[in-house]
Amino acid sequence: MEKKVALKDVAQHIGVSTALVSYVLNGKEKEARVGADMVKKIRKAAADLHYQPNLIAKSLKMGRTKTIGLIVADISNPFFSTIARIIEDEAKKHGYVVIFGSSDENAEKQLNLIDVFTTRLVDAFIITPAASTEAQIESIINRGIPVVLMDRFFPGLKADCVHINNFTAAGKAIKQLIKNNRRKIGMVAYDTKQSHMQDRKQGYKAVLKDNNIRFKKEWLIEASYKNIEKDVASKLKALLKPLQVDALFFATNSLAVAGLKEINRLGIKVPDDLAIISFDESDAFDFFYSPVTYVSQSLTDIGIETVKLVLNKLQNKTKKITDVIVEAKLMVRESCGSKS
Amino acid sequence: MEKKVALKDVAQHIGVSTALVSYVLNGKEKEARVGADMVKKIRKAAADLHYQPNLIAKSLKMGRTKTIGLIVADISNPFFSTIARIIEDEAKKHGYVVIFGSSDENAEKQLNLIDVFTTRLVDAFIITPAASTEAQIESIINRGIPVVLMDRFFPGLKADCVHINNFTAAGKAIKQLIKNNRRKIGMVAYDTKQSHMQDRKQGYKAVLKDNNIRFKKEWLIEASYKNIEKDVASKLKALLKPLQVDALFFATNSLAVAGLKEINRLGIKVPDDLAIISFDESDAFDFFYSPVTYVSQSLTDIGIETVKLVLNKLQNKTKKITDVIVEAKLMVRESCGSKS
DNA sequence: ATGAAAGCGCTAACAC
DNA sequence: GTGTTAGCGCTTTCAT
Repeated sequence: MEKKVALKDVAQHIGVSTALVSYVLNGKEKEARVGADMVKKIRKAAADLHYQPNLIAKSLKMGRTKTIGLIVADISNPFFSTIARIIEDEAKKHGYVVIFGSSDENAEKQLNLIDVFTTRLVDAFIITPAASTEAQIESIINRGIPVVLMDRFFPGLKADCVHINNFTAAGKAIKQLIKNNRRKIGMVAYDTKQSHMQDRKQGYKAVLKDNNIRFKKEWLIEASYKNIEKDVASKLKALLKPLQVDALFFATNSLAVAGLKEINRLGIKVPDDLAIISFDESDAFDFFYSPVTYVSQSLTDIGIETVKLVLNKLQNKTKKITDVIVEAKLMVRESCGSKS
Repeated sequence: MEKKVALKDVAQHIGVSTALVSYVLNGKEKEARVGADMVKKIRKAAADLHYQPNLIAKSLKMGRTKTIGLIVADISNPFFSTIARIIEDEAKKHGYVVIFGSSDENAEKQLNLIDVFTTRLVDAFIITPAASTEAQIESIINRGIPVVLMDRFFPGLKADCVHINNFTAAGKAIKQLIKNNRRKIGMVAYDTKQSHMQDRKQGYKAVLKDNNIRFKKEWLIEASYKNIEKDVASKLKALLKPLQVDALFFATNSLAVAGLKEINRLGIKVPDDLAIISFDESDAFDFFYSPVTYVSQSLTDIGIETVKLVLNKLQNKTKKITDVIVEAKLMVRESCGSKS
């Protein structure tokens, strides 16, 4: 268990000042006009002694940690873990490391994570904010810490964000169902005020209206984020037994997975009795007997754009608030009743 | 954008020394015999000024960061992200934060992550090591940094680890298939030297032998981690067209997902033509027309036990190497050909 | 072209 | 009980 070797040690090793070593090891030999032979000597000494810089000390001195704090609803959800992976890769390219936390869509947990991460001086935040947490986001901004919202945002809050147009995307799904001659179209959503969910609901209702379909409030099922399985199952059963709709639009893949299980249990035939479209992908969709049609948002794009935005802020390239809209497309497969 | 308030600011605010403030804010007022009224005054001042400690400074001083470095093969894989979530929660309970990185089962990437994390002075590592990286793990140990291996380990390397008994678990699966009158049993695995994979293969072969079934090397398909889909599809096709086995054991859920897609493409009927068992869960398994039997390892237990081990090391409760074996059980469903 | 030294914010040993 | 201060490892200004 060898003792850690510090910058001072390599300086002493060759009898020079720490300043020189610092310059060289940070590639600033030009600015500091360090002699060419000196540079070599220092490089060699550092290698010989297996010098590894102490980034904590550097962070303290520099006032930045090269760390991004990522707060998602739940890292174990493939939607978020897939994005996390993209973010990790993009961040790494620029020397950043990611610390993560899961809020469970809970404002209190989210606040706690923000505090913990702030305390550790993350340079920036990437957050999929829980409902009604604009004040938290605002406070981050006020402290001068860059923050980018992902997937959701707060109307009226001046914050950078990247997301799809959920209103339009949901609309595409509903249009497809109508095209396939479905008119009694139900929707399964979360009971949250979050923008992405509201927009999806509005998109759904708007397209119904455009097609002179009178929305019935029983058609809209709103499940609680905690206890998805149970909630979806029971409420869906009420809507499907007896069958009061001929199509169902799921606002997320988790809702769809829970819903499809109940649909199987009830023995309802997709798409003949009930057409199905979901938001987002899932391995499960490929294996459902009637491959599930879904709204595909490119998680890669979301991740890449998010990090790009963060880095722009970090490098002070821009002060202005940016709202990046990523494309979403409908992947039409059997479950929506299209003859393929 | 208010300026950060430091401990010194709090001290000055009420005209006391930083030492006092430090003691009180760290709950050491007893040891330091700080006056009761003083304690209150300091607490109030800290609150009034919205003091938030700078953990980077604290880390530098203390030589520990309260950070755990988590290195998995791929955080976007539900297997790892589920464990990550457990680790996050357990770590948080003890004031630890997790930084993560994905190695893609690649030794070089893993080494890079270890270096980056070391440089940031993580207090401990949790790693699902890539193949042939025992030297890397050893070097962590030699530097005196606690490390716990998850899911895999290195025979002969003295390192803490938590995992299931892969030999036995795989055996259970094969026994079940044999019980269901299958004797031409194939296996789809990764072509890696990693212990978990080797043990699963050995378990498979051992049970065949116990049952006087002569193992044929065409039965064992070994796919590359990169390009799973293609590799599994093509090699599986060779084995299944014409059908040379009556059962198939997949060594991981990713392999199974890829494999089942090919099985569907080939129009092979599960379980009648081909019985199936996989390792680990997947949403997809519930929706395959013949619900997939799988070996279930409790990711919760793995996560909890791992963090427990890490904390033990961190608190120096023990010096000795511990090998935690977590239970695995076979979830029997239709795909393995059992009449249910 | 190189060195000395201040100081980032905090803890804790020591002095009073 | 409370204050003073060294020092964690690093960067960078300012001398020389």
